[in-house]
Amino acid sequence: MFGFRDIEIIRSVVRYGGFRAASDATGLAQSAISRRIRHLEDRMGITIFERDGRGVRLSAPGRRLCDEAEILIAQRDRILGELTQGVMAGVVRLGVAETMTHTILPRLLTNLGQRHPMLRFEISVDTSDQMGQGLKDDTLDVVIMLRDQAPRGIALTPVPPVTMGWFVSPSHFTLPDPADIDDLAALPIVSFPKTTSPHRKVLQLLTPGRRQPATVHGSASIATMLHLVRQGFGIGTIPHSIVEAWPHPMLREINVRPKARLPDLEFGICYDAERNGEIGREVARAALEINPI
Amino acid sequence: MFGFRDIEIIRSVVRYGGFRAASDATGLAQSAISRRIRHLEDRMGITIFERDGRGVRLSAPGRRLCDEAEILIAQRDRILGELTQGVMAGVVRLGVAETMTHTILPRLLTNLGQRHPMLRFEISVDTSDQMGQGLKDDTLDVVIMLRDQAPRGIALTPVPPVTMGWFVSPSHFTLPDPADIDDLAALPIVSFPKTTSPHRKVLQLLTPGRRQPATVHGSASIATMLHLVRQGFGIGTIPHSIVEAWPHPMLREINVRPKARLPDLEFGICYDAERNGEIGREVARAALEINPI
DNA sequence: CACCGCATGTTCGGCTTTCGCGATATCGAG
DNA sequence: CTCGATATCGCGAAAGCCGAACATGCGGTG
Repeated sequence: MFGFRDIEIIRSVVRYGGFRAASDATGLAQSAISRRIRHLEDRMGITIFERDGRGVRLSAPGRRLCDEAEILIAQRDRILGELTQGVMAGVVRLGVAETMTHTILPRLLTNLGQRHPMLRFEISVDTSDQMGQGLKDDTLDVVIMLRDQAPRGIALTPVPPVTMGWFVSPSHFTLPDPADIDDLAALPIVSFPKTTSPHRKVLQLLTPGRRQPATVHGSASIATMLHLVRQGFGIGTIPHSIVEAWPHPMLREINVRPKARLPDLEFGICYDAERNGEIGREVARAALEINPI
Repeated sequence: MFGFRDIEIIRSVVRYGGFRAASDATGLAQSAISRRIRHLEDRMGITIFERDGRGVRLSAPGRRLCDEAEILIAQRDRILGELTQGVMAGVVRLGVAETMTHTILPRLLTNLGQRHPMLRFEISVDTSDQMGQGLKDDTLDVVIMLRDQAPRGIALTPVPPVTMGWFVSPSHFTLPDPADIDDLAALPIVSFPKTTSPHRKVLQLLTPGRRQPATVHGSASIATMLHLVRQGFGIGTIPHSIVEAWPHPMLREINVRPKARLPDLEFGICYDAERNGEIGREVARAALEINPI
């Protein structure tokens, strides 16, 4: 077993060419260096320095130890520096609602990566309620999620709203132009998962005054939603930005009356201000910078 | 500043979920863990664990420290294991005569690499006298060099001899068939550097009984020797294996009388048995394995 | 060739600092 | 109030360091 102190001393001996010179450099007595290295050699059962009457030279295993130890020390110093000088570094566990992966996320990560090259991201895509839980039990550091599903006591910075539209495959369904609520509610609907607020809002929009509740399917995968709508499984509530990113000839937006319009999705950047205030504020800053409100 | 012990303890606390549980796991008293971590936090000026009445949780910088420390500990254990269990690992500084780079070196390295995957090679190509010096002043671990130039007190394992031939560009020079010593000595000759024994042997071969010493140029680069011979700068003394590796229509071997034949090059694997016996023997073993004598 | 100074590493006794233990105080949640 | 957790404190053991004395090799000098 060896410690950082041991290998620092070995490095000094190698660098300055002897125990005596190293003792000047390290501020230790020469005897202390001699004794430490001898003890280390005994503990590890290897020879690190070969001695003869006029000095010391590294042995083969000593040189190996020294080579590797150099890296170890450098890493410790880097860690130490990053931690004490407040450099943004390490792993950020970032949770993202899928819609965001097609809008601000790429630019957000680019911006953060440029400003903080030592930062690494661990990105999960999940439903907002799951990620809200992650924030609370400290399995996620920062989450970009639906604002109205953010847990209590969590810092929240809004990002620009995402507009929604009704989409249909024209070869499977025909609708009046403009369509009204009842026209939409008569068809199967594909929306977000039922644990999310947009799903509930769709239900609320369609249900009032109707005896038969609308059929609303939920999907946590936007790609799946698109496929289902294209294949005529139903009509979909989909962010405009998604359709722009993946345009498809089988997909057309339905023109609806004002009362049937879908509300915008309101996302926000959420984090525990106590625990992750620093990185959270930085993510919020980056979001503002790439997409000023 | 933190030591291995510190981060091992932190890891225990994280892994077992608290100071008390970690104290059982590490065999330390709970008070010792508490005090050590507090001192560490004071020294580094950061909070590693957030405490409240019912336990501890990692803070953000604490998690970073813990993540990075895990890697540090793993590396230390790897180094320790390799050193104490005699695993062949680390960097081997290997010196090679250029001729060998075209003969046994590739297979030698392949063999060694397969048997000792943790080994890294740092290969230098130089003249044998230079590398002999490198062996003595411990800037090279193992050298494949001309046997007769190996320093004293160095372990030496022979490798199969390399046969030499006289080569010429037929469009520039015409020679009798077979050629005799005087025919060769009348032309400019391109050979190895004049510090090497093959160069001296060429001189000895050509000089006896001649009033005018032969003109022998030296080159430490075999590629240059080949170019010079091809361009008619002179005739060359070149290993057969080199010409086989780089065949060229402008290059033809001269048929010479027995007395004008060049002696074989005798190479050997050299190393300091004291310092690098282990790896040296292993290189010798590999050489025998790929090319049994 | 013997001697002596110089430089280097080693060993040893004594002292300081670090570290751990055990008992006890303290704190928050149920 | 009690339970389960961490914090604090005094004591003692161990590790680590220092300085001095000692051993060894090299090179200059008479």
